[in-house]
Amino acid sequence: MTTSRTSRNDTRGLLKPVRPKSLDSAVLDSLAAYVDHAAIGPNSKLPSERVLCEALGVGRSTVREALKRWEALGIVEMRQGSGVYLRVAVSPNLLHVPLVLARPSKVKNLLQILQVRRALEGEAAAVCAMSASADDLAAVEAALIAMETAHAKGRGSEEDWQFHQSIYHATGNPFFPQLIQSMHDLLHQLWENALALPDFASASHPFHRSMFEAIARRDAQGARAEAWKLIDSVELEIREAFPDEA
Amino acid sequence: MTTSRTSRNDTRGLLKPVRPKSLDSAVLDSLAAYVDHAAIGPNSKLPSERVLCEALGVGRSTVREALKRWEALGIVEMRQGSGVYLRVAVSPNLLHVPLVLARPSKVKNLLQILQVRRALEGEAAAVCAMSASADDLAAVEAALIAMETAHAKGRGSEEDWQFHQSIYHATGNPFFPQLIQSMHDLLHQLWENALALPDFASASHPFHRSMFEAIARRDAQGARAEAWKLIDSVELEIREAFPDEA
DNA sequence: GATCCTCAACTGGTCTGACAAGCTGACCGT
DNA sequence: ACGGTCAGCTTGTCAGACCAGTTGAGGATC
Repeated sequence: MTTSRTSRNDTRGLLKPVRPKSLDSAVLDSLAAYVDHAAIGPNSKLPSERVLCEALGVGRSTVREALKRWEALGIVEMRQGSGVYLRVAVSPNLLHVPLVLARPSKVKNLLQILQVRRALEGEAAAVCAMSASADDLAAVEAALIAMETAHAKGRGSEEDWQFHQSIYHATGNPFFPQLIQSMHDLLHQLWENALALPDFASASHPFHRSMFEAIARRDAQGARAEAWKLIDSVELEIREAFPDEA
Repeated sequence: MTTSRTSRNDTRGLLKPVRPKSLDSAVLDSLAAYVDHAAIGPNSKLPSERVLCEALGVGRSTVREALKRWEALGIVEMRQGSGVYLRVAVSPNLLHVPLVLARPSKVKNLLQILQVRRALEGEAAAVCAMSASADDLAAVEAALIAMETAHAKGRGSEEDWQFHQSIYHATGNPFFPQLIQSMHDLLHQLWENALALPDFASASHPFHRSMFEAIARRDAQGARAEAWKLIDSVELEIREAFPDEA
């Protein structure tokens, strides 16, 4: 009979979106459950593809296509000859939304990105001042000191970035690090493609410490103000470097 | 011999940031260039995998892994038996960044999204007050009126969203609409199945108009303040609706 | 003994060919 | 004119092979 398949009458009158749940999605679910259960943290190595495909009972190409999807989302990193490494914490039900951004090409885009950074940076500093834990603050201070010593030696754009990232993480809001990371990637693309940027960090130097001090004394308004000053100084430098294009 | 591996001495004197540029990345670049050149729009079908791998001179698995990456980012949709379909407009100058949420928690993430919105909304209102054109302002006012009439009839969350989007567009900064759109999508995914999102807009009603008026009188500080009040009122309502989860 | 080199055994990256599963449209019988 | 059948596409999955990069153990050299 036609109804023999469903012995229990569930949602008969309701539309039922049957979804075969493609195999590689099942692979990712199973892998997520394994990672969650085995408590595998970021920067850890996952089992090799050959081990996975044998354990899961699927072909290696299926495992690879599943891992490629995770790689596209930044969840794992695949290093040839070495292995597959977890980059972020995962859980069985993770959610992802793709963000499509126009790649910048002009100074005008640089200033637009700076506008977004002013928004995010100010709020992140304020949130950080209000709700960062003591451990978070210690990490921020360590990043600040590392940055200052690096600057004293002439270079330190990487440490600069690390300092800002430590603040985003200290907010406890996962969207801040991810969004700013996107902005950072955009800046790097712009920098590689078109213009050779001088060191814009020089004038913004002192604001890093004052920003941290405001956060440390739990002064949300002050932290936001210092973050804005920092962005303003960078914006000013850019406008002076390219006076005709803005 | 030890030097037998590198028979050709290429760019010896110049530092070259060696980038193996994995093959599937090259495939995606080439495919993006093709889609852009051939003016292939959304909902169109891409060439079949076999055609692609022959045209590009790579194996089918490489093409598939590249397409899987695009599928993970929501750029294409692969339908078995039918073909690969483009879902969003793509050009060589796009950067695709995913937002990943490891452990979705509805109310907590809702509040976090609201934090990001406070950052973006405040800055967007300020920028809008400083640099929106007359036409932009007229569009914002039209959206405001549409929202108010819809609210008078009891419903209007869609018009509410339209009003905010008109402000983001009026900033002239394309990153604002794109980022907020992602936040919006994320919100919808979070609350998709479970409970219907109650109307949190009721208390935020009056702030919409005051925010527009501040923008119209070119009062950047006031516009930012009104935007923050709006967000604060929504946050307060959420905290009252879910007192135990925050 | 410490250092450097070599090499074998991993790892992921790519290619190939084959078959299964699903869709599409033309073709044909009613 | 309608409906069903089927050949020919498509993507999905598998298996095996080989290439390429990484790693660490072990031996050659100083």
